[in-house]
Amino acid sequence: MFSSKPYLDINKLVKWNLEFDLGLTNKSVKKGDVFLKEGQPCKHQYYILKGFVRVYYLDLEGNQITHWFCADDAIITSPFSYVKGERNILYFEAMEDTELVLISAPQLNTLIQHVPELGEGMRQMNAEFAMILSRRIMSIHTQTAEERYLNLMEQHPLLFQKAKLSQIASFLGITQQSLSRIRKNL
Amino acid sequence: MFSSKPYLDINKLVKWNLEFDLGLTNKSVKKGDVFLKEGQPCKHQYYILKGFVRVYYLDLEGNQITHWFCADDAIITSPFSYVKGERNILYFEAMEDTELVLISAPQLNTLIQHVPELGEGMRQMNAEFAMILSRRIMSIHTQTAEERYLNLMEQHPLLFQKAKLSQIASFLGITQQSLSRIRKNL
DNA sequence: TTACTTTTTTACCATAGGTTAAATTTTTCC
DNA sequence: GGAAAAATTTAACCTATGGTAAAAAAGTAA
Repeated sequence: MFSSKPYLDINKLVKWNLEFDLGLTNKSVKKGDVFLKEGQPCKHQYYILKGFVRVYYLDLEGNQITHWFCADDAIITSPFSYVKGERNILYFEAMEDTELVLISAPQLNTLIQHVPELGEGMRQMNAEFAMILSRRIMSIHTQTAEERYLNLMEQHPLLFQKAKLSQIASFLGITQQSLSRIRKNL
Repeated sequence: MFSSKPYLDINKLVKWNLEFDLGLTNKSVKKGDVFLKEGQPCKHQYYILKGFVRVYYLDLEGNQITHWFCADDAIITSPFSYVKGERNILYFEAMEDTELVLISAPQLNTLIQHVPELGEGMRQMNAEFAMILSRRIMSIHTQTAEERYLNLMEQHPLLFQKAKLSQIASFLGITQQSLSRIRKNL
């Protein structure tokens, strides 16, 4: 769905971590683990070395609504909490065994002081992220659920091996029954 | 809808423009003017000194779909074009006489070299923008059109004096007839 | 005021997607 | 393998929103 590779090379990050004594921490999570929950402040950006993560939140009835999926080389955070210090409402769930590198805001700032051009990269990365979300709003406003489903199938076929259809349905903004009906009608 | 004030103080920007000889340009546009069109590369970020701007795009049938509204102290750009160099699909329309300050990517980079802490601010600004878009996707997935309309009324009452209902309807993701029906049922 | 244009509302029918509930298939685990 | 649990599909019915077209209202200009 999103890769940070054009903006932050993980090999360089590991090198910088030693060179500038950033103190980055690694974290391994098992399939099924929810490593960030609603109400827990999100103090880090999580670089996914390897694995697959689903970000979701709960609606008023308590249903899980998938907000996005993230694979290798993506960076995820809960912007509400990480950037603005607001109460975190997102859950981060490992859909398979996942290796993470945690980067705190102070660590990122330190790194950018040493490597100023990375600041530009991270700025662009955030801008690209906004762009992806813009596209998604546009697709909601101009495409039917069936079209969005077919696009997703085409662009992220692996997703359908890793995520439940109910999780994909809520990502598409429909119920699992509707998704099932769409699939039936090919 | 969005203010850049917490991240970029316009008075400081004007001062820096002189101090570092950035060569920022101003632009005045009249009510009704479309100052960026589909296909025109977006080379700048536009700081809205004063005014009101609607950003829209065309769907396959040629209908205008409002993507967002921007008022004083917002910064807008077409990220597809500005960040990634892709073909621009957005139209920027002044809904009233509007004063803009144009900032190119090279100018912004120069400025950040002189004022490194601004880089962090711009990064946060882009992150907040992504956050706002996230919230909008969430509202589409968890609220009815009526709820989204009432929220908009409550949070941006002035919008209803400046924009046509048809423009607000497409922003909400519904037809103007649906919006009219929602208003009728209070 | 009148004429003209644009915007908004209304009405009618069509349809995508939601709701509920049950049946079926797949997965998990003993 | 077989029982239990979880995931998915199916079905019948319902509702919000879309599409079309026309009427009404509001805005604009002579």
